[in-house]
This record gives sequence, C-alpha cells and structure tokens, in this order.
Amino acid sequence: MTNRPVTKSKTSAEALEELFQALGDRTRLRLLNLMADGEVCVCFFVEVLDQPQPKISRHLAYMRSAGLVAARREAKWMHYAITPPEDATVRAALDAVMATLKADGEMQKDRAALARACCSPRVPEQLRRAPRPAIAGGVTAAT
Amino acid sequence: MTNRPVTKSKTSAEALEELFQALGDRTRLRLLNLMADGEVCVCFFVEVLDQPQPKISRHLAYMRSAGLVAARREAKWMHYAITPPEDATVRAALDAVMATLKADGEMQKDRAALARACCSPRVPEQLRRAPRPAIAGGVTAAT
DNA sequence: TCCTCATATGCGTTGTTGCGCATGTGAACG
DNA sequence: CGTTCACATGCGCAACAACGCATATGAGGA
Repeated sequence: MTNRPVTKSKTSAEALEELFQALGDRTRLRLLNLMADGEVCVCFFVEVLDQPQPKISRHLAYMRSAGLVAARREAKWMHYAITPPEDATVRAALDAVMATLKADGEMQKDRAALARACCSPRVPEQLRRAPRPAIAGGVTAAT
Repeated sequence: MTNRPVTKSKTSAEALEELFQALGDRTRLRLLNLMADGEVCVCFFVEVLDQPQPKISRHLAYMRSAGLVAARREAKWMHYAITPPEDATVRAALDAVMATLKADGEMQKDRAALARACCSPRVPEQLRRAPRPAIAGGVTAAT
C-alpha cells in the first residue's frame, strides 16, 4: 500500500517506457482525465465511468505501481491524484498528454459527468456522503 | 504493405491509446529515436541496435500498422520514417516524447552509433552499399 | 532463369494484460 | 465485537504481445 518510494531514478527512456505502458489503456486514460483538476475519490470513478469497482481499482493500482498516481486515505475513502514525474522531460510529455485529453470530446463528457456527480442537487444515493472532488471550476457543470 | 490510409479519424483519445501502446516498448522507442532526423534504412536499425532482423522488422510493422511510421522502398532497401499524427494535440504529445528521447543518455548513444555506422570510413561490410540515413548534422559523428 | 540480398512473415512458445467473479481487509459505527 | 461500507486482491480465463527460429517474398544482378 506504499505510494512507492519515487522509484530509484531510471533513465528518461526507461521512465517513458513505463509511462506509456500505463497510458496505453482506455480506462486508465479516462481515469487520468478525471484527475486532471485534482484528487478524486474512487467511488466517483466508479460512478462516472459506470464500470465494476474491482476493474477501476485494478487500473488505479497499476498506475500507482507505475508511479503515475498517488493514493491518500480519508476515513473509508481513497483519493487518487496524479503525481508529476520527477524527470522534467517526462513531465513535459505527460503534460502534453493531459492537454490532449482535455481537447477530446469523450473526455470532456467524462469530466462533465464528474462535475454533475459532484455538484448536482440530485446526488445518487451511494455518493451522498462521499467526499467531493475539487472539480467545481472545470468543465460545464451541466444541468 | 499499404502504408495505411491515414486511419479514418478517431477521437484524440483513441488515437492516444494506440499511440501509447506503440510507445510502450523499449525497442520501438529506440527505433523512433533513430528516426528523429529522418528516414532510416532497416539494415541500419539492425546494425545499430544489434538485434535480430526479424525482431526489428516486427516492431517496425507494429508501428506502421499503428500509423506511427511509414515505409518507403528504394530498390532492395526499406526506409522507415516517422509520420506526424494528424491530430494536432497528439502531434504535440509525440513531439514531447521525441524531446525526451533526445535528452536521454542511452538514446544519444544510439544516435551516435547511427552516425558512426553512417559516416565512418570503416563502414561494416554489410552496410557498404546500403543507402545512408540523412543524419549527418545530428549527433557527434564520433571517430 | 537462377541466385543473392534485404526484408517480411508463419509458427510455436512464453510471459503479460485485462476481465469477471468471489472474497479479503481496514475504517467507522452501533 | 460484530456489522456495514469503501476499497483491494486472489483466482482462473481468454486475448495479446514479444521472442526465436525457420522460411517466404520481392527486387536486382549474373
């Protein structure tokens, strides 16, 4: 459950390879996209992506072991957030990726859905007591 | 053997997923790095990376089917070159990757080896008649 | 036409990945 | 302390990816 000791420095290329393996999956890209504005609680991932919780959890674990995200516990809830890569150039590559996600239509939908799940007065039963993500100022909160 | 019809446009996210799967392999990153300055002939890849020709060929085929590179025939030799992604943001992501490769130590070694194989007066027997890559002005040509 | 060279591809093997399903674990609450 | 909630993980499976080895293909040259 350790958030990984920042990994003992590898070359940029090694870091890149690992990064890309982590990025080469649709679900993980969607998860990353949802974390663009900061920490998000697992239950929101499950709600927004509408996919089985073990699946979400597995992908988060994968990214955590790749050093891409970090987990923080708050009572019963786990929050995940993107951890900027140490290597400056790798960080730049990731930034470019995030920008690309931001521009994608489906990804915008996901983020809108997160904003909705987060801010709507009609929060689904299960999420009513879950800690809200810090989205707010991002995508159109829709109706 | 078609160089792929530029792929019928997908969303940026789909394009990204495919791109990253293609980038998530060491050998392919090394190949891309060698193509940073332009077309390179397969035989140089084999020489520089010192790995079995079928392996090189397979990875090139993989990248070609992902639309990452294009092949051009010149007599008996095949030249591979990076094809800039259509999607502007994807292209930006790839640019960031290439910059990262450029900064990496091992990758610089590979490029130096290519410059050597290309420009040295003592070109290895097999490559003597192979068409040279357009490297020249790149990495230190070494001795 | 036959041969050689440069490259691509078929095949079998092995390791990895993503998934669903069921179950384990840690935190709060009674 | 037992239960419930939020999440993680063990297990088996099917798909895929990477590899080595052998062989096919396509272009030139003798």
